[in-house]
Amino acid sequence: MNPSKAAQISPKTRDALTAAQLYYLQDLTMDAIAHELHTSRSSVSRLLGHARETGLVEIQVRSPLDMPRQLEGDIRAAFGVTAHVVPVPDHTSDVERLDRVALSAARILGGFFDSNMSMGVAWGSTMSALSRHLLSKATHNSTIVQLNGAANPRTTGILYASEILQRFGSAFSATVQQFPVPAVFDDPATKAALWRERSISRVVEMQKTLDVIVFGLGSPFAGVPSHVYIGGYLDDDDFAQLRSTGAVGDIATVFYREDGSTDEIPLNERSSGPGLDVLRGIARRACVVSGESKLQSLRGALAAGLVTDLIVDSGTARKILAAS
Amino acid sequence: MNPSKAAQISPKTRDALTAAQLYYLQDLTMDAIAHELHTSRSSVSRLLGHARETGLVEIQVRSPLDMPRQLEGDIRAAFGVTAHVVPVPDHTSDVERLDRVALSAARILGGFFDSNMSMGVAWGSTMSALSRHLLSKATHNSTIVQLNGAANPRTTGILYASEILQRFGSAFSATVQQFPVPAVFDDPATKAALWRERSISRVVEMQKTLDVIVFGLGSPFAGVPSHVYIGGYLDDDDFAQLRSTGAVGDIATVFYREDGSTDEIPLNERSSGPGLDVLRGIARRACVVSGESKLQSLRGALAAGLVTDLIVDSGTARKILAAS
DNA sequence: AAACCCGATGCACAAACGTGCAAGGAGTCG
DNA sequence: CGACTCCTTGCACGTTTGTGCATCGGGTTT
Repeated sequence: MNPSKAAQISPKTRDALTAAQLYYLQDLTMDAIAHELHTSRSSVSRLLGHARETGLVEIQVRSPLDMPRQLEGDIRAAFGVTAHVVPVPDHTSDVERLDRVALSAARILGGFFDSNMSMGVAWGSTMSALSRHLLSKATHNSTIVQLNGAANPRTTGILYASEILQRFGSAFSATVQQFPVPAVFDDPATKAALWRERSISRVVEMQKTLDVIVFGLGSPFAGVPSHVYIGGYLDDDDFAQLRSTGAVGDIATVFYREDGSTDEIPLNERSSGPGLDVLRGIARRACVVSGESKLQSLRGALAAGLVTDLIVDSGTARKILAAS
Repeated sequence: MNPSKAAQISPKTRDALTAAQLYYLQDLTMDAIAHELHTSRSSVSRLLGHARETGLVEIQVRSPLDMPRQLEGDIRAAFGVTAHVVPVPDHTSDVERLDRVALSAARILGGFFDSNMSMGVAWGSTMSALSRHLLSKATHNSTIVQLNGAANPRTTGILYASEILQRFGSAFSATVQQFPVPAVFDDPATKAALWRERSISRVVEMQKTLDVIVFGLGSPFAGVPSHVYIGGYLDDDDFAQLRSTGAVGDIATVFYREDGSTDEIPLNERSSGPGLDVLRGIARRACVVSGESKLQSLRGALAAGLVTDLIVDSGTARKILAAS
């Protein structure tokens, strides 16, 4: 539209940037900044909020090098993954615990993704919470790819999953690649047929060359069933079958046992999620977990080597260590 | 002392770290944190202050990639140096301007220095202000080296210069290398003799292999004379000589002209500062300038190619561009 | 053991801050 | 041109935060 190139910077962003400099780098009060910018203090407050949300300001908490945090070091020693332990008091409710972990995860994620990269994202209650807390960080030529289908016998699931996807997309100003298939097929032959369709196979191929994936864990048989298990994605027979094969958890509707094995879990043939060996081919695999009910599932995911970066609440972190 | 290795983390630091996580990464109020940590809210406030000062928390303000700040881009284009422009309103007093630039410079400096590096620092009013604002950042096997002597006919200057040096040293937990010689020798032969002393030549050699240097600029003939010119470092004859040779500024008591040349400035033979060609051999050379009185001096330093990173207030940045 | 110093604590108050709300544009549609 | 929405602004209020001060406990000196 505009032939000039420099005009792309909105005056709002410009002000937010100066305000952030003055506030965070020079320790001026908002009042003083308001005066310098010829506006009201409250506008400065909002400007700064905007600056934080859009990633103009980046706040990192780094443990001094000689003091890697205890739990995180222990987890690396025990499981060989990089852990980010989110401190949460023990008596916290599961809902708040999930939210606090998701909030921290969202901030950490910013460091994992950049221009020219592609990120696979799953869906579920964890991912939903996470997506709500994303800070935006402008990238170019990057893509967000849906990992598994979200349709079920009742709904197409598109609204739910795409809401999550979209939030990722706009946070990183990346293009979004939907995956409009059922979460779990009734008939494996249908899946095979669909996978031969070019529109679908294109996405399947993209999934194999991702740079990062982010996912929560499913835990079909734990106290609070995760979203997959209450939306009608699986019927009673499926459940019975899962239980009898010893499955304890899933990532993007692909199931595994506590020892990490996946052989002879027939449901996986019908699942729309990427096979676990595909996952293992991806460089960075960030797993977000909160709450005791996911313990068994987490144990399986770690045993299966599906995780490179673990973001977890302190209570669960302690428990997974205690059991090893 | 203690055979255990993990005991080096003080409980204070540990708390500060958790508090910082909760405050900056989870947006809890200090009240809530105080409750979780079983202490008072005011302690949390102090804990967070401690966390910021000791570098547990790092706050960066980054302009979005597609919008490098205007002035900074212009300066790079005109002079080929990386600029950090510190926004300061035009009507600010010189004292406050200096302090705000020094504050920002101190924060930026953290990114320039790390373990296994050595940093040369000058002294003067700019460096003094800067040193007072340093945030600490733990490093190992690193050294701070004094660039030029501080003694003059009246005092040994050791207290003044070493105060600055010490602050750098403790901020980075680096060893400090003093340089106990006069700023300017009366007799060049004395300098030559002293430079042959091993205790002194050791430091002179260190100066040649620095990774970073930080310095302000002197401006002998501008409105507010910099510290060098009021402490008796130079006598009237020296001044007259400088003026007649056309010198407009100095870095660590080594003088240059507005066009960047240094030939035939006899005073430099007697100066304790490193020759400008030694400076140019150092990879990163951060120059901190504030205020109009340093304009001519800055022009010379840029012309002489002595600067790789320039930290400057917005007013001066604009003026140096206008004149080019 | 008394005297002393030093750092940490909580209190109380003032300063600084976030946000719901109503008012004021700027742009759009009929 | 008026009616509409959508975004921005400043105000006012309650909340959150920084800090001087008095206090306290542990360690050192005399």
